[in-house]
Amino acid sequence: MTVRKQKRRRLEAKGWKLGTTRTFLRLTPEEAAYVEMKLRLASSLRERRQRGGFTQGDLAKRLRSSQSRVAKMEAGDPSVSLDLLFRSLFILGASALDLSRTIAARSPVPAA
Amino acid sequence: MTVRKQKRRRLEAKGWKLGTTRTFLRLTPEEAAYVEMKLRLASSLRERRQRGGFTQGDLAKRLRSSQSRVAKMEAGDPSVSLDLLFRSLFILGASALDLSRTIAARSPVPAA
DNA sequence: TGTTAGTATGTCGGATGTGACATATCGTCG
DNA sequence: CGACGATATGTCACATCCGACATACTAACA
Repeated sequence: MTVRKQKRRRLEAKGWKLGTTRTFLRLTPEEAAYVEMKLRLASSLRERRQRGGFTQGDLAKRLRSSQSRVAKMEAGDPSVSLDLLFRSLFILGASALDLSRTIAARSPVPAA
Repeated sequence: MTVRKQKRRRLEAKGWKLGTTRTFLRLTPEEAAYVEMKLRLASSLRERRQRGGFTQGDLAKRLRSSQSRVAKMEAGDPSVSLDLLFRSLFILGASALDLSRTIAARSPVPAA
């Protein structure tokens, strides 16, 4: 599981995105769904932050976190939890409905 | 923060539900949104499990977790992460669309 | 009443996520 | 080219979450 995790990290970092995920890494359907959701939230976060004209550092401050954490979040790094992702989105003003849309959206990642 | 956490746990355990959350505990809007979402996922999980005719033990086995963790999840215990909650729902067969609906739904907690 | 199945609650050692920091990379000015 | 602001990447000590276990509670039986 930890080997697979490394693999996932590398591939994600390289820009492999939704839809392809499942086929390359050997994930169960549940794992795939989980990863895809995480990636959607991640890009949704970046979009929201940029749209608001913030730097990663700015957001980090609001979050009482650090720039590097924010970078990892947006990269979909396996070391970040959904909790942190959701918290961040809420802090950026996302509503439950916004998140709902993000989660439900189809592959080529939608708005936030 | 740890005092507040204790408080939250106690109140949640006692059955305080959505909508009231914000007023009783002193939560920021973001915190409130986060907690409410968690509670929705929690009751959604219970509903799905029961609908499928599983015991907490059954689900725990599928999750490679334990009955007590599942109980805590369904109780919305602060010690459980969104990650675990989402994973569990996926394992119970929830789709992204299902979760999307759960998250967006209004107070008196909806289906899964 | 006792027994059983299911659920709830508390605790604990070990696993994993965390903020912080250093440092590297990138883009865009001059 | 160098300098700067923003972002990426790696590491680490510390906090939090985890499964596991013990145990208590509850409801439905006989």
